[in-house]
Amino acid sequence: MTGRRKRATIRELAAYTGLSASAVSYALRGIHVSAETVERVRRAAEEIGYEADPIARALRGGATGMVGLIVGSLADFWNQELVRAVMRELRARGLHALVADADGEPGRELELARRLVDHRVDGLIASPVGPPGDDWGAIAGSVPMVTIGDALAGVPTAGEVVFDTDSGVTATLGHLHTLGHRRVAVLSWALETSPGRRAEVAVRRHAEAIGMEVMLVPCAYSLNGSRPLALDLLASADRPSAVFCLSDSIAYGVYHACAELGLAIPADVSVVGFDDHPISRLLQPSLTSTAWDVEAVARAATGFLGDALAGNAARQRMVVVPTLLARASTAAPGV
Amino acid sequence: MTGRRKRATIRELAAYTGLSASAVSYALRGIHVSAETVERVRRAAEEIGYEADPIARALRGGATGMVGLIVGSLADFWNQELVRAVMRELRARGLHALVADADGEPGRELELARRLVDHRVDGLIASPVGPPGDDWGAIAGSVPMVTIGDALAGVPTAGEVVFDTDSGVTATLGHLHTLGHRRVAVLSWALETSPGRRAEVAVRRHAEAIGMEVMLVPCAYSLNGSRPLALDLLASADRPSAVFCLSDSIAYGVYHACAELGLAIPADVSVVGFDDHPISRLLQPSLTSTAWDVEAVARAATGFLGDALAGNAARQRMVVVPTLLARASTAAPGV
DNA sequence: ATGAAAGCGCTAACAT
DNA sequence: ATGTTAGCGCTTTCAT
Repeated sequence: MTGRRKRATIRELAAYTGLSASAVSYALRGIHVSAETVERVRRAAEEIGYEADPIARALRGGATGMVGLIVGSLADFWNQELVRAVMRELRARGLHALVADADGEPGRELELARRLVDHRVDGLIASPVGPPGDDWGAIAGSVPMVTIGDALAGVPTAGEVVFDTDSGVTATLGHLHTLGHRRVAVLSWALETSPGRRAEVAVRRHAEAIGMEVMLVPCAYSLNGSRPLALDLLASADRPSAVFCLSDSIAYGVYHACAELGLAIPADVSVVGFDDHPISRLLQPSLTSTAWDVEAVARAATGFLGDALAGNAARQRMVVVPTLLARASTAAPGV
Repeated sequence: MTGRRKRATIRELAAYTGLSASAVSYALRGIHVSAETVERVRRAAEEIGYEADPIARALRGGATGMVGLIVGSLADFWNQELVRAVMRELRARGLHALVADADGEPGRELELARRLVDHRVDGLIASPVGPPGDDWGAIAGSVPMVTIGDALAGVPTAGEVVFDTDSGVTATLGHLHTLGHRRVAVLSWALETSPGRRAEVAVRRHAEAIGMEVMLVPCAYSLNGSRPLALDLLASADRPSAVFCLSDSIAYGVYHACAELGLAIPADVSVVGFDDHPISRLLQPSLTSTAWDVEAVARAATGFLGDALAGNAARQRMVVVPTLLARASTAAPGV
């Protein structure tokens, strides 16, 4: 259809400089050649606008400069923020992001990961992933991989940014308990797809420990997914005194439902989120939530990957400790 | 570092089937060969798990299955939604998104576009772009490109999804005017980078037409960018009676500022957004804004690109008409 | 209908 | 220090 571009090739640069292609290749990477040649070739490349073709280089086995970024669901606002932050860090390192959204289907994550590897990404960053499976081992074995969130047990990743979910959950339930809540609904997007997830396990365990009755309710990721569910949940006569949403996006849907039902937050029902999103503090009432430092997470993840790409074999690990931001959406239950 | 994967190659498949590589290549694409061979090769491919290497194919000049997606700024929540929607549509077509965030720097957009072309994306989808420049012509000439938002005048794009910004702006200003507002501050993220943008031009023109005094204020994209600015703007004695934000994200920052200043919306100041975001209706008061159907936009853009990739040379164009959602953040100015 | 051979642009052995 | 050669995995002439 339209005319393909006519990029300068290494052979043209070779002809231009009077060298061979390989000499040029070496010169551009500053190996095997004299400093003088390096300089001369660099300048020549500049002149004719030569830049190595990433695809050809990739075919040969080299790096592409692309990093695969796998997200559990972009419908979740916090994940959107994470993608933004990670992409920003990647760009600072001269890398591109090949983003793949599993859209809530854990099964799709592996499939996407494989595709990304097929596309020769130099590395992989995977955030909220479904339950660990053997197949991740093969992936992580073929390309450096960094996880964000829950770690993939038994998988030889290059690094992991682990969320201390337990302490986040503990703090949240403790907060509600202190306020006097004894019956709490917990809305989780992972219940059906990844039942053994740390967060849900922690909820059950800690609730039992402090003598709190929790109802775990599976819930779609997004604002629109949680609204109808919350309508049901809160319309019933014996509604819980508090709702703990394992994602702020879910909490937004609950706000919506409360407004429709004429329920006041926190007078009639307390609402808590998770993974504090910038908007949460703007809501009325401002949403109590648990914050992870997204920028720090993104920086660590890309840093780990960068180190692995640079040949550093040491597995790195960072545990991110959350901050409970008790705001106006939680209070003692009404009588 | 870790062992590279050992994908089946076309030669292996050739050996396996007793055919030549070229015959296999043809068979897989169902050309030049007997139906029987096609079937046999397909089955064999299945058996040994062969799939064409996208990188090798790309080097040869074929398609990569990757689409470049250029966003003006991912700091903007609406853009995040757009990316999500577009990626979803792309995935439905079996395509991957190589996402590039210009992060508010229009100059970076072209640079990113070039890089994406270097990476052999099959096509390009570019949303909020800076001012049109000649260089876009070269890009759009080398790879099918679809724009979202303002069209790139004079650039041979494969398609454009054009926002009828004028009518959005007109409706918004009209709405404020009807309520009785005569002095309105307009917060725009494009003022410095792309002064001639349709939206800003429309604001000036229509404000003059209806006898409204507007102050155009340049403003960073995000919530955090607009807050300090709004603090200044609204603290002054002769503050405008309404603030029109050319992005909901900006409006969120204004909400924040109002809360800090103890200003009531809309009693003390009316606030309007643009590009309705799902959260806007949840705010208190709910934010008056102008909605574009994101899903429709994404569908059209990927559809246009898909058609172009399929060889359809006809340039396509869709004009998206906005809906003004008058909500609770706008009212008659107080006395 | 199928095979042989060339080549996309690059890099890494192996000369020299 | 530089040149020659041989591929990476695929598609496409050009033969047969």
